[in-house]
Amino acid sequence: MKLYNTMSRRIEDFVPIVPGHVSMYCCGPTVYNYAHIGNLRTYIFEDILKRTLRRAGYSVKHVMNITDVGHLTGDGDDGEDKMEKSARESGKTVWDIAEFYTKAFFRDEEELDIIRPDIVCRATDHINDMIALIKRLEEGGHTYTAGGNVYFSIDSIDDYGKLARLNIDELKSGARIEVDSNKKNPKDFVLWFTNSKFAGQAMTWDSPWGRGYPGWHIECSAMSMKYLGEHFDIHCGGIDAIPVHHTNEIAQSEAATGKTWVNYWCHGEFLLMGNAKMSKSSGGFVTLQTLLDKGYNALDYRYFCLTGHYRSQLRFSYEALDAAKSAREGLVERVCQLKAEAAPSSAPSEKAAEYMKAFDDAMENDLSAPQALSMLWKLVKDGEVSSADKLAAIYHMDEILGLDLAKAEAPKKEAVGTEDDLKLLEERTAAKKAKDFKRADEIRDELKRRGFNVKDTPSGPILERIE
RNA sequence: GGUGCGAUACCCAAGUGGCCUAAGGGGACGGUCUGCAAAACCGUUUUUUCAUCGGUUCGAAUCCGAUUCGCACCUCCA
Repeated sequence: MKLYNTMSRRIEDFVPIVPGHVSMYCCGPTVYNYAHIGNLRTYIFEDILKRTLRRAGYSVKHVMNITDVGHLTGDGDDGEDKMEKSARESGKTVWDIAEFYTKAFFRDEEELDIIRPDIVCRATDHINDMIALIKRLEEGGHTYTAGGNVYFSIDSIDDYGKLARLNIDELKSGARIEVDSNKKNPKDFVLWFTNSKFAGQAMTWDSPWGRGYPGWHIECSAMSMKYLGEHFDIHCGGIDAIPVHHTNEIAQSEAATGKTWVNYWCHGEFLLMGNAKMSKSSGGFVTLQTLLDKGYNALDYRYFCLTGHYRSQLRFSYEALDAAKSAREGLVERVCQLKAEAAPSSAPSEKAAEYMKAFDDAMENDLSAPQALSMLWKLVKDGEVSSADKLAAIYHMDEILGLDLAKAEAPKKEAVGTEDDLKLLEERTAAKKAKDFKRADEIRDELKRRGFNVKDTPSGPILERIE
């Protein structure tokens, strides 16, 4: 298995700490709004990674957090708490908001056939773990208190910014944001707030530094170490997390333990909307539900994500999504045909095995999903492979792709239309039999007016709704 | 201001020194089937071409340099 490691900026051979096992932590959603399809792209990438690791023979322990607490829009005490803002706008409590969007998130994940992480941990359930970690940092001399808040001092360690390759001296901190005057170094960050500019926070907890709430990096360090140990294999997230969030996670984690925290850093690239990234703040906000409402299947979007490499920006467009939809539906239809012809063979032929291996090789080479997909299509169209072997190989591949092909059923188009419509359809069949083609065509036109296409399949005529 | 990344045929998108006269999908077109369509299946479509210009090399989409355009990051963001 080969994986690109952001830390080394190279594709490396993956070697787990414990042979046969992989510990993986993925940054989860901040639940103050729906996930947009750009967010979802990252979770699809992580799901594919997990499935590929399993294929490569590892058992995977996958942990993901839910950020359901005071997540300020700024790293300093500026900006506004997203949870609070969302709660105020909707007239609900912050706890309701968190619950609501957490549910919505997992509904999306299910639709997308994303395997649920082994452990999903809420930040609000782990405040004590965070406090313990901050204490440990305090004891190690990595913190200071100013203006009522506890800060991490980046000058207390000597390799701050190694993941992002930040050149501290040349950074223009404060060029675009207001500098928190409490900070000794502009890149210092808050571990614990007791004195927010924003009074009346609903979510606060007692701590050795006073009642307050955690800074926004500490949860990932505390929870990942709790469930995976102080040294684990893989940490994933979106590329945007590299310069600040992951950089600060590394700083506080390694300052606390005094040793390497994570071996492999894997980051998913952004989904672009038109020519700009999709984001919650700057418009172009498309959710999975938006796509479902337009008549797409969630797996059309999953397929679309698979057509691009996870480390490349992918441009979203409805044109491209339509292409993915057509491709995926074609695939499903072929699989249904194969299923009608044969059961998956238990011992695929050499040729089929070659396709499977080529597929696995592509996936295990830094998740080259587009190449792997092309293997799938070549297999499907290969006239020398039997239906039984094709099915077996397709199922094997789909364990990673997650397109639900084993369960795939041809869309039930017979059920479409009213009784009256179906009666007309029968009439047409009769007219055709009697070679009254004029009448048959009239009926077809009538059905078209009613919104249906007539398809004559080997198993008889069916109606299909015109979209 | 600083730092990265990218530009591939009608569209999306792989490929990053010779197996590339560029994978795969979509679209379009043609054929088979059909009374005719639709659907399905098969095929064609890109045939020295991979932003532009120059260079390295026996050999470049792939390496180097310059140019143009686009994107991202240094602010919250997946």
